[in-house]
Amino acid sequence: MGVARRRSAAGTRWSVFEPSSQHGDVDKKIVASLERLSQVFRILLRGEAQERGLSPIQAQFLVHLLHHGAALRRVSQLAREFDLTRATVSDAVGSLEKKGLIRRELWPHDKRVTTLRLTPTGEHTAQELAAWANVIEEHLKDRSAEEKEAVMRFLMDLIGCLQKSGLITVARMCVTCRFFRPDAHPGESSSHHCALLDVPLSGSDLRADCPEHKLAAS
Amino acid sequence: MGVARRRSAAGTRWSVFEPSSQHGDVDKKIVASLERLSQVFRILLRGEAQERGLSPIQAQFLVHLLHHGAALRRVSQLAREFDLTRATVSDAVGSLEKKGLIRRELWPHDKRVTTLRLTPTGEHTAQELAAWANVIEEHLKDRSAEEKEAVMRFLMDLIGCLQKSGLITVARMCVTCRFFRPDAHPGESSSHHCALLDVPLSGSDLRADCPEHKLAAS
DNA sequence: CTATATTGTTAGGATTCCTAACAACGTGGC
DNA sequence: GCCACGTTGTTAGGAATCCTAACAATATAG
Repeated sequence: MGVARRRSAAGTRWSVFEPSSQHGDVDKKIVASLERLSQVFRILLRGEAQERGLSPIQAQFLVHLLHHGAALRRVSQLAREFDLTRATVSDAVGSLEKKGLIRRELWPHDKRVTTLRLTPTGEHTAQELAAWANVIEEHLKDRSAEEKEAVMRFLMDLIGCLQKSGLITVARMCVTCRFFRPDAHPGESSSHHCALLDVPLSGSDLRADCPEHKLAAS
Repeated sequence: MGVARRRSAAGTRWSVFEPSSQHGDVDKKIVASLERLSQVFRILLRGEAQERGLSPIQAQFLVHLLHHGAALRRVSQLAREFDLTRATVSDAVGSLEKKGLIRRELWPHDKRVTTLRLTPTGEHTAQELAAWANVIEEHLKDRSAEEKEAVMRFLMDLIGCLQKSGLITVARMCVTCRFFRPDAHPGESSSHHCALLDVPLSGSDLRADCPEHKLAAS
């Protein structure tokens, strides 16, 4: 996911000391929680990668290649997604190729680009890595479906906001997609609609990373 | 935040292709959203740090030092929090000292430990860095207080679960604290209670990173 | 008081990630 | 056509992260 570098904001203090603070610093606590979870994800990823002799970024590349079509499996695309230079991506890709986890292939329509493809070994490793998310999911089982759907919407809306504000440059979620028709079927259980696949979507069908995504004209 | 390295789980497939999937993969989408936000945070942090000539980990150290008391401002504590070796922390701390952002001081009670203290310059930088969270917070303003509190509870509960399951080794949230008395004042608006500070706590008072935290006996 | 554990430091090395320069290829104007 | 320009991917060189291993100094337990 690409993120636009931005200018620094002036510093408002953030106090953790007095409880019973009246003003709505629930916001701060949400951000703090997300920050902690971010840290957890980072460290888990590092551990998972290390166990397989990979760097974190290499592991992320494998999972990305597993989930996306040929058009998104290119060096410059990975650079955009992960906000790295092409040089860095090329390094990591070279390392993955040396380890026998991916192959570089030619792209017929444009001889400059090389498409990346997982080898069977690489696909196996990528699936193992993708499964780490199950660890988190197990802790969500006991929640009610309504609560989870609300949280999901909240998080996806947040990502959408960040994208609209220019902080994120790549997101590929339904809510920002050109083909997304919110509330196209009012009253029904699947009230939204994807105009590309021509299928109705329920709130829980919304995708966080759709392979077919086309950004809406802003 | 410390995170325990863990064994890899067997891989269940994760499909992004068919919409209208009936089974509860809301869970997967929550995790995917958190993962994306994690990536956003990581990249924003990197950018903020770079603008000030710091590495991401150095920036995180500065913010940690800003928010915590002397007992938590030590090399080994930073290593636990961020799941790094003491050697790595020592490197980064040395770099920060060389840049004039922190000072090492002696700890009277134990001559082995050195306490870290921000210089005025360092404190200023740390406050700037801590303010990056405001960018995210601005996008939360339009949400209802109830929704945000629900999301906050959800996220903090999740962190609590991860901690109880041994994935996270450090968390310092009220809900896992020895002095936390949930629902000590049933019916009132501030229904919980902190037995250390002896103050009532409302749902929105719960802390994500309390300086006074003492882990409950498990 | 001696064995053991903890704290922080150094040295050396693998890896990440950058900038800069480069070659190869598409795309536009003329 | 063809020449300028942008894009794609690669290489080389360097700063920084983060590790293991070994070390000295101090605290703690038996």
